[in-house]
Amino acid sequence: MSTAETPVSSNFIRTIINEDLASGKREQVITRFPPEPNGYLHIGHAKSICLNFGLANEYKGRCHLRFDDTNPTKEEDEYVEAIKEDVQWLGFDWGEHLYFASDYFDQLYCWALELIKAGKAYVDSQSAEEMRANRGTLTEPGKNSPYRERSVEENLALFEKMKNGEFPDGTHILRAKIDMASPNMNLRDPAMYRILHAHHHRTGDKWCIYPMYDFAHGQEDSIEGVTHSICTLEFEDHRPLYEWFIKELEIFAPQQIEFARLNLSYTVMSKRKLLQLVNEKFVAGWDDPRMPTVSGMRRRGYPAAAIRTFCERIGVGRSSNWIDLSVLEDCVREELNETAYRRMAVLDPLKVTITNYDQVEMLDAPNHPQQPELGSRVLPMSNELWIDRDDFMENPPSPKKYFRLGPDREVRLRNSYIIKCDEYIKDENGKVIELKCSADLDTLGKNPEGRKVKGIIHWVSAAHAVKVPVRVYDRLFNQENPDKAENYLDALNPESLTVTEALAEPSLTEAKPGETFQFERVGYFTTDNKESSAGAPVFNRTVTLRDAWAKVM
RNA sequence: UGGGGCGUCGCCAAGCGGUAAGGCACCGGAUUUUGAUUCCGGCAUUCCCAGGUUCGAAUCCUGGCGCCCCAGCCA
Repeated sequence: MSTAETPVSSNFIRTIINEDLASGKREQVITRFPPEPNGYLHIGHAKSICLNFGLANEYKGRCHLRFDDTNPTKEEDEYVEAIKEDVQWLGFDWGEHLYFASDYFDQLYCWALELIKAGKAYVDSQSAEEMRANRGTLTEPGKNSPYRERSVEENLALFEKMKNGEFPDGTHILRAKIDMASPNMNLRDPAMYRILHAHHHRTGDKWCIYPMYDFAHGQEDSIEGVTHSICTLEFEDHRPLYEWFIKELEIFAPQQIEFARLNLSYTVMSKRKLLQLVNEKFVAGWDDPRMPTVSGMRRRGYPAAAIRTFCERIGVGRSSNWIDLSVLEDCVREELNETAYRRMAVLDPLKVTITNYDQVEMLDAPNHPQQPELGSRVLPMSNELWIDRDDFMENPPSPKKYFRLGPDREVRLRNSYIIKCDEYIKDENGKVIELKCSADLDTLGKNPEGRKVKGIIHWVSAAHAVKVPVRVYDRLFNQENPDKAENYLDALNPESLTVTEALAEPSLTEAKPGETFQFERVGYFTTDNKESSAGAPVFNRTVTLRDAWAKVM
């Protein structure tokens, strides 16, 4: 089973399970994660996966992966493969328990027959429009269908013909006979089977009638012996129907439990919209590193452990929530801070000449400031360097709060010497193009008494620097409104996937696909798994470092 | 006066009659060759509102108010 560690906080589902176990209502815990293979998994699904698999692990039960493929018009094999990969990557294992709703089509058909024979289901021949008109409204009851009282024989015959493909789509439909006046819309004779002459990704053309979610899901759970069927809040009104089928069919009764789905600020979570982004080429694919999909986050460099921590941290409740992206990003930083090697890379280079230093030294720099056991790398130092343009200011707005380089200011070159800016050179447009600095040769690896420089900047030796392709973007979606990703199409800046070049220390050429480094003072960067094989690896910015400097400005 | 659900700090979230956990965010301050990390400290006399029961209520009762979901032959 999963190695995923789940630090436990209490939530209402655990309470229910504990009571079920204590009262003897259940002897074990069997859950399931039941995606429809009609798209890639996103961070919202991750919450459900962590919940279902996490609970199963915790109670030494099991969690099934079941594809709810009851609507052939939307489902594809590509999606089932992608979903399996994502669930595994997140650290979970369904073992032998991989199922498909389509495996139960025969059984479901038999159950439909059973209900027809019991007078609990009938074939309706109204059009979709008529059905809608007769369903009533939220405040008015519906009207019985004129076909509602057909005989069992007639229903059996019609349903048989539906199954045999004798009718075109939409001409007939199998409905449960419940109550057209029910205040719960789901109980107003809900559809059980519809005619769909469509090719199914697994059953091919064997069927031309397919069960509806409501007639399938509870029975699927029942067949598999699922004890706790955890779904999102919008299915709450379906529970009476879920239970109705189970009761009429007299089969094992799982318990449906609903929880609030995840809403993440700055993030589009609608599958319909994500599909549109992919189809209309606003993004490079479902795994585009800007996408809030599990595969997008993986490619971007979010560790699976960080996503698990996130899912545990946000909790599980029944009130609608809007989680701030900073919670996710903090989980990512927490994980990466521990594991990522430190490297230096300059994004926007400004030339620095050290006037009193005429040599090349191979310095030794630790891979991690707090973990010496992670070793060190060789860092070449010479008299011509690149530093980031951000690290020099001719006239800092608030000099007392500014720690970096400026005229006559001193700064520590990370892992190297303290230097002082003696002179700066501008081009004809007034743009600073070079700094002349002097190094204090007595400051390598130490701070001579009394010398304390607050500013520490990153740098790279010009002669030794390697060019590293990088993509820098801060948010999955960069729109202004954190709560609503309404302008999600406009918000995706096409430029945001543009590869630019950073100048980096030579040790970075050894970066392997999927490896993450902290570019000191800049953020975490992960080599793109997809674009690393050919040529130089492309680095995606995973997440930024916390940086108080921005606020000083 | 259709039905179902939910309301505890800016955002999540514990709590289930005994006197408001924790995380994120934010604000201090210490250490630091990353303005990072780490570390200390601050951050709800109050739990949507109003009544009531009780020695005692976020927790129980009554009445309001607010928000979410449902009228697919989608899931």
